[in-house]
Parts: sequence; C-alpha cells; structure tokens
Amino acid sequence: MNEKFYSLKKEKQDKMINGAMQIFAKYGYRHASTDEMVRACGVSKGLWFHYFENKTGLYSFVASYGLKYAMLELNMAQIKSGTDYFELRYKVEECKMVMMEKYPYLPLFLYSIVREEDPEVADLIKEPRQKYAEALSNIKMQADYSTLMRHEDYLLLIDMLDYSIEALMNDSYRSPVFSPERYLMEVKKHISALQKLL
Amino acid sequence: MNEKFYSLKKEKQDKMINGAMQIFAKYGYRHASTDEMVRACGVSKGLWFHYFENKTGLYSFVASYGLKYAMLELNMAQIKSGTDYFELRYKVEECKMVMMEKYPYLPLFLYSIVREEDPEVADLIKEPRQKYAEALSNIKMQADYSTLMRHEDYLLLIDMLDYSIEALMNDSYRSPVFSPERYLMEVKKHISALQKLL
Amino acid sequence: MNEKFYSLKKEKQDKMINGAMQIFAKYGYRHASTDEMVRACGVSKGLWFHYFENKTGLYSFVASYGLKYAMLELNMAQIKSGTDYFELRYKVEECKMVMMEKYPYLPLFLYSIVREEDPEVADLIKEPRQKYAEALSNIKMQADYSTLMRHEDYLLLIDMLDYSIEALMNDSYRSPVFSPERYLMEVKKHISALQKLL
Amino acid sequence: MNEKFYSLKKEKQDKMINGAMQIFAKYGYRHASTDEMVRACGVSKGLWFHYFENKTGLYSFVASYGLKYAMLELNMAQIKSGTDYFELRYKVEECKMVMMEKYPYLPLFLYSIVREEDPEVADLIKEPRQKYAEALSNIKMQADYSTLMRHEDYLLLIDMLDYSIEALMNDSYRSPVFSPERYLMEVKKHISALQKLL
DNA sequence: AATGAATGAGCTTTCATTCAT
DNA sequence: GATGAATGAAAGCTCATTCAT
Repeated sequence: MNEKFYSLKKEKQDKMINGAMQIFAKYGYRHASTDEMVRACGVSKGLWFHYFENKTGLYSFVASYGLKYAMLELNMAQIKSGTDYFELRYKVEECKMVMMEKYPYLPLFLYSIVREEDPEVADLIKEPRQKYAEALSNIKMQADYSTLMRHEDYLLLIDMLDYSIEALMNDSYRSPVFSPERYLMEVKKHISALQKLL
Repeated sequence: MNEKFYSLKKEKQDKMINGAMQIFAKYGYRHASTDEMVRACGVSKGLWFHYFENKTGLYSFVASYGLKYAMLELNMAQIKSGTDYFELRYKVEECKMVMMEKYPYLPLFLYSIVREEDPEVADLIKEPRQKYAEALSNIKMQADYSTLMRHEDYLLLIDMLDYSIEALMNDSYRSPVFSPERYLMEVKKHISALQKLL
Repeated sequence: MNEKFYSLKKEKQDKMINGAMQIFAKYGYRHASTDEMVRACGVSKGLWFHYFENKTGLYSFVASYGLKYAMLELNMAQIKSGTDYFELRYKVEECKMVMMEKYPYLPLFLYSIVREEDPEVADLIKEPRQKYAEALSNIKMQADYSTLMRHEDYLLLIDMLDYSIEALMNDSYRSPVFSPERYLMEVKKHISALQKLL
Repeated sequence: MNEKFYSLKKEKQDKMINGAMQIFAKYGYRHASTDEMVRACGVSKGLWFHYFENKTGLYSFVASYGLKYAMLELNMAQIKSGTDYFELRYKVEECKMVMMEKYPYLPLFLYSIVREEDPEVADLIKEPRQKYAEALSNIKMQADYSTLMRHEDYLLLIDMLDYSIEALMNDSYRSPVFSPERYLMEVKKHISALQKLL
C-alpha cells in the first residue's frame, strides 16, 4: 500500500475503510466488488488503486487495520486479570459494540476474516489474524476459570459458547437494523444459561 | 432442468452431482465456477448446460437433490421416538457420515445451502430448504427431553450444541483428509460435556 | 455430402430437405440452427451430419437441390417461346406455387439464396445460383417484348417488376398462413398496372 | 443505456455509433458480433457494455438514434409542399447521401432496421421505427401527385419505385466502394423511366 | 490528489460438430 | 442407419485494474 494514505484527512480514511469493511464483511474477499465499494462510500475507483496496489493489497490492509483496531479496543477496555470468565467474555462483546461507533461492520468483518480461505489472501493476513487470536486468548487466559474448571470438559464448553456468540452476531447483522442492545441481551442469556449449569 | 438427466447412467449422474456439490459447498453459489466443476469431475462444460438451463438452475437442482437425499437418509436411520436427545443428536451426525459414502461433500453442502444468501438463488431453494429444516426439527421433536428440561434454558443449550457441531464439521473438511471417525469422536465429546453438566 | 442420402426413402429425404429449407429460408445460413431443424422435422441431429459433412455442406446441398428443382419445374411448365412478357412473368410465379406442394418454403428459400452473402457459403452456391439465374433469364429472353420495347427504358421497368414481386412474396410468407391465391392476385394486379402504362 | 455516453467526445460517440451501425447493418441484430464491432472501430469490448447494458440495449439505442438522425436530416432538407412526386422522391435519396457524411452505413442500416424481425429487439424499436415510417409518409403526402394520379394504379407504381430504390442501394453497398454519385444516377434513371410512362 | 473512461482476461452460455451405442 | 449424449471453440458479458485528464 501507499503510505500517503495516512496523510489523507482521518475522516476520508475512515470513509474508505468503512466502505471496504462493509463490502468485504458482507461478501467475502472474492465476491466483494470495487463498484460496490465506490457506491458504498462515494470515493472514486481510481483512488482505491492509487493507495492500494490491488484488491489483494486493499484486503490485506483493511483486514490488518481492523484486527489491530480491535486489539487496541480490547486493550483499552482494561479487562482486569482475575475477572470471572463469563463476565470477561461478556466484556469482550461489549468491547466490540464500542468498535461499531467508528467502524460499524468491524465486528462482522472480524469473523469474516477468520473464515476467509481464499488462497489469494489467506497467507497475507495469516500474521495479524494470528496475533489477534493470540490477543484474544491472552485476555481469556487472564480470566478466573475457577467456576468453570470444576468441570473436566470446560474447554469444550468455552468453545461452544464462542460459536454461539458468533452465530448470534451473524443473526443480528442480518436483521434490518443491528441493535447492539438486543444483541448483548442475547449474549448475556446464553452466558447465563451456561453459568447456571455449573 | 432437462428431465433426460435422469436417464444418464446413475454413475455419471452422481459424478456430476458430486462435482457440483463440491464446488458449490466450498465456494458458494456465486464464486463457484463452471471450469472448476469441469476439472473436478471431468464432465465437459457444454454438458452442464445441456442438462441445466444455467448456473442458477444447476444450483437449484443440486441443492434440492441434496436436501431431499439428506431427508431420505434421515428417515432411513429410523430414529425411534423417545430416544434421549443427546443420543438422537449423535445419530443425526452418524447419518450424515452415511451420506458421505455417495456424496462426500453433502454434509458441508447442507450447511452451505442454509447459509446461501445470493438473491439469484435464495428464493429458488427456499422451499426445500424449509422442508429440510422442518424434517430435522420433526426428528428432534421426537426426542426425549426429560434430562434436558430439568434446566430452564434448555433451548439455548440445544442451540449451542448445534453451532458447535457445525463448527466441528467445518474444521474437519478443512483438514487434508476428512476423517469421519475423528469427527464423530469430537461430536461425541462435546455432547458428553453438555450431558455431564445436567 | 454422403451419396447414401439418396438411398433413403424419398419421403424421409424430403422431410429433411423441407426441414432445412424452412430454417435456412427463415433465418439465413448463419442464424439457422441445427436444433431448430431437428425440431422442425423430427430427424436426429446426428443424422444430418451423417449425410452432410457440416452445416456448410448441408446448405450447399439444399440450396443446389432447391435451385435445380426450381429449374426443373420451370422447364416442366413449358412456357412457350413468344409468350407475351407479362403473361410469362406471371406463369413463372404460378410455377413457384406448384413447387410449394412438395417444398413449401422453396420459393422463399430461392430469394434467400440469392440474398445470402455469408462468406462461408457464398462461393459454394455461386455456380447453381448463377445457373438458376441464367435459366430464369433464358426463359425471360424467349418472351415477346414487343409491347415493352416500345419504351426505351424497358429494362429498368422489368427490374422494377421483379423487385415488387419479390417483396409481395416476402409479405405473403410473413402472414400467418400463406395463401397462394391471394399472392397470385397481387402479382397480377402489379403486372396489370405496368401493362396499362404501355 | 448509460446517459454518460453523451458526455464522451462527439468524435468517439460517432466512432462507436458507426462501428455498431456498420456491423448491425451488414449482418442484422443476431449475427452482429461484439468482436467485429471492436475490430471495426477500435473501441474495447468492455466499453460497449459500460455504456449499453447488453447487445439488445445497444441495438435499441443505435437504431433509435439512426432513425431520429434520419428524420432530422429529412426535415432539414426542407422539401417544399407541392413538389412533384418524382422530384421529391429523388430529394429523399439525396438526403440519405447527406447522412452518409457522418454515418456512412446509416442508409443501409435504415432498411435493415425495417427488415429486422428478431423477437428480442422487434418490440424495442417498434415506436421509433413507426415514427420514421410516418415521417417519411408525411413528406410523401405533401407531394404533388397530379401527374401520377392520371393513372388509376398509381399506388402500385409508387410501391414498385420504392422497392427498386431499395434494391439499387443494396447493390451499391455491395460494390467495393459505395459511390453516391453513381447511386443517385441510377435512382434518377429509374425515376425517369417511370415518369416517361405517364 | 482525484476521477471515471478504458481495457482485456475470465466467466457464463450457445452451438456446430463428434462419437459411443 | 439412427440416436442424442458429449465436446470445445466462440459468443455475450463482468470486473479488477490502468491511465489520461
């Protein structure tokens, strides 16, 4: 990518980033089209390629940017070491809702990045994708698993919770208007359900 | 579609169906390409369009076919009314492994169909998709929920199990060789984990 | 072409010839499609290519055949030398109506052949096309032009009559049912109009 | 079609229009190929579809455009009411020669449009085609038919003249180089021939 | 810096032609 | 002899990418 992108007004940078995120998040790398990004954020086709060599480069940039921004927000949330796991897990989702203020499609995009398997970009995002995964798992490792660990299969239970949360988020984006409140409520309900079991 | 397709040798029919299923399952309707199907099953480009009006018609056929075949297999499994829910859920997955003998990508394709949102085909598969969902839910309704229902949030727990199973299947297909045994083992482990909690 | 075509039952030969004539006459060489011929006369695709190397060869055969048949009919009409030109011209059209009994689309096809300019077949039919033109012009040369020749520009007038007759025929084929009677009536009217002028 | 086509340099617009006219006029809607247009005017394939949704849309545009341009030129010729019919008819042909300066294939294309029967475009050009026919017939209705009307079948004679003129034009385009002068000379000769008869 | 016209490789679809039965 | 399934070159069309302005 062209470093001059950063000397654009922050406002325009974000307009472009959001346009790309929206289309990439919705359709994945391959089916995302330049024209749709142009329509989504009103920045001319030529400019995309002025700053980003090609679609691959654009994806690689926006994905890295999104992953880094997400990690930043996670750090800023200052989730304390020793927080109860379920509380922590909920806070992570709260954190994603905060990201939406600047980048509405970022939470969806994050899942899309993890799912992305197109060989043209899979390698390019491997590193930031892994770092993000590590950051997430670091946060989770700081949690107090005492309640959970009473159960021998607690790792499996954690996985199940994660998959459920992802599914709930996808459902939320599919509805005409994403309601962060309703989403967080659903997440809370599922977390509680598990908690009660233990 | 052209009804003459059914007068082809069953072997060839299945070769074509498998070719289409594989590519559609892996890449979704839009990104699936005719050329890849040609490569995948060695049947020429022209022949696809001899039997199926267009890509849309092909998808609609293979999706309906796959869904119907899956329902057939589910019926043949003769899952008895009153089976314990967790046992039943496992049997459903066993059933999918049986499908794989004829149509290796069908279990993956089934999930992909449910996810498919391309407006060009969404309507065409609405009906069989719904029927399959109903068939599945009918089977599940016959289960003995007594153990589960001790817990007030058992519906949420069921959802969580379903999402986990889907994720495990996706992981399995991503590995170089799909091992049904390992997959079923993983499923069993997750099911047991939940069971033990109750 | 394969000479064995002639050992087919005359009935089947004509069925194929009519099928080809119809489609070639309606759509011209290039836009005529094999499938339409199959539909038009119920003879399988493979058979066409069994007897005629390719579409070019088929066109070349059917065109030559049609032109020859037309010449034969013109000869059989025994138009006497010395017939008044206008009467003779009318008789030529009557003759075409006779052709229609066996080959309904032949009169239209004859005009289509003359118009055909596709480089792939133009050369192949050059000779029979020319012979047919000569045959026609020979017949016309035997006419009694005494009435006509009173006018110095009689050659131009003859051309004008010919173009009108062609146009009337095209109109006739465009109507849902070709009515030979109505057509011949129209031709007679136009001929008379010219006659009266002289 | 995309309205932005009109903001292209007039020169380029005409280059494209001429490319399309040439190929459509020569081969008709169906047999006209995009590649030939590309070759004919050096404008890339993609651009045609950037401005015109599809081949149908392109035909519809170029046909309408051509018909309108022809009507414009006919109006500019200021053919006076009361002109002798034969003189008027000649002036109409002179007018077509003027069109050729900008659009060399337009006169041929006009006849081709009238002949076009492909169901995919027949309806789309119905209206402008009819308007053009009306415009032409309006001009002709202003003519002084006194000489002609001495003959009871004058309507038939007019038809015959029209068909002859069309045929002469087709012949002219078939020759290696279209010579407007020779063409107009031929038209004049045929007109005179008829005139002398009356 | 910014635009969007312009390009051509690649995708879906058609159709003359071949070939196993 | 007869069929129609099968093929692949070419047609119509899309879309990432380039380039003149």
